[in-house]
Amino acid sequence: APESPLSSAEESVKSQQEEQMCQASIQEPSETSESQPGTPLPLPLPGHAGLSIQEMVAMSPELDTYAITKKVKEVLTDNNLGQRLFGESILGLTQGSVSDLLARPKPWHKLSLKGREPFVRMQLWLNDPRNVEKLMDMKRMEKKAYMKRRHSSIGESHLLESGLSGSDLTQSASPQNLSQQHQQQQQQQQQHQPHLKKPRVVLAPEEKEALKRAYQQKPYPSPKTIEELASQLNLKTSTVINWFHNYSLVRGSHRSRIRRELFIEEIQAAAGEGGSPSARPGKSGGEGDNSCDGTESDSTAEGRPSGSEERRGLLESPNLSHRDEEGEAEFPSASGTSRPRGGIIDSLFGIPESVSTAPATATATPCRNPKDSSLRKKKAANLNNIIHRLEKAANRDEPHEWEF
DNA sequence: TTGGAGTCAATAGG
DNA sequence: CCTATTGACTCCAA
Repeated sequence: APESPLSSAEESVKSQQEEQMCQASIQEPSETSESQPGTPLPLPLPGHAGLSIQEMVAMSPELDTYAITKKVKEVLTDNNLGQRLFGESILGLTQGSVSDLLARPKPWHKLSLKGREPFVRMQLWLNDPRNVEKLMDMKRMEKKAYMKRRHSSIGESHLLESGLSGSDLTQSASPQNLSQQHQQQQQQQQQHQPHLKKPRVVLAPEEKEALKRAYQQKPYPSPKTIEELASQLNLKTSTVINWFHNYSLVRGSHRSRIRRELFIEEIQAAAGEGGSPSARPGKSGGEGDNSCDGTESDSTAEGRPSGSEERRGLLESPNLSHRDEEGEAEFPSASGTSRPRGGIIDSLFGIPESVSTAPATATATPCRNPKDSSLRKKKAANLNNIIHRLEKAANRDEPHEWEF
């Protein structure tokens, strides 16, 4: 019985989120800060058979997060859509989060259920080209509202007519400003001190260097060590703790991705015109990051990117000519046997003219991107693929703990 | 408690 | 305006 008790009906009862610091700002004409108990974000596809986003995430097949973000970035830039608008209206995330997500997506199998949600949303959003139009309309409305506010100094909250340029999106008319479901109101104040907002700590480069050095010695320092570090650097203990958390866990887990970026640059440069890869321009002396964990092996990457890429060329989806299938190799168990393919989910995720998601099932799309820079793209695709393999191989981020 | 994951939101650059 | 970075915080699971 494949029953899954993952239905934790959690509803954080955010007691009250007082926003007392607002000093009578004349802004905020209509703030419709209602929070729908249900799904705050409108799912891109209207008819999900009543499936909540969470259910969809749970049922989702493996998604190629890298391909998805790539496509999203492409679409956003092509249409001049910003991360903020996209994040807030489609993903329910802030701009910073979106940036991070798009810049260094984690592979599907490394994501928790929660972490997969944004990717499912993105995939869903990509599935329907009309969503782009909707977002653009939303953008126009925002701009319009902004202009209006700017002209009439007194924010007159007029009815939000939607008589914009010709296009009207049938449903989902309201410019819903989706409320963050679980805002992290970090107001640990017990009093009503109007503004005790502590300034953001900004670590000096030397401090970071020192911390990195310490991290190299001890990725998981003991409380005592932390204390010492804090006093030595004249930082708060909590700051040091946070730094280690952020560096070793959150950011640290992305090291391989950062490395990949470097590789991409180098390799593409090399492939671009046989140019000399040159050495890493960065400060070589600094001991900081690149504490490479070896396993980089397989330097065949620089091999001729020519052939070798035929095996799936024809299975590509039309508009994503350069996606690199990965993910499966590392996680054969997931899709190995018991994935019930077919059905509503597949119909939702498997729409051809979007980022393909099915690894092996490969929606037979005899597509052929006929023209232009396909060669170059192909080359790039190959490189990316290689890079991914390398990363995969080197991705063993085993927490080496050479304690002393 | 502690580590991990996911985010937020301030801020630095463009 | 927009995007990238990152210290701090929340939620969870072991």
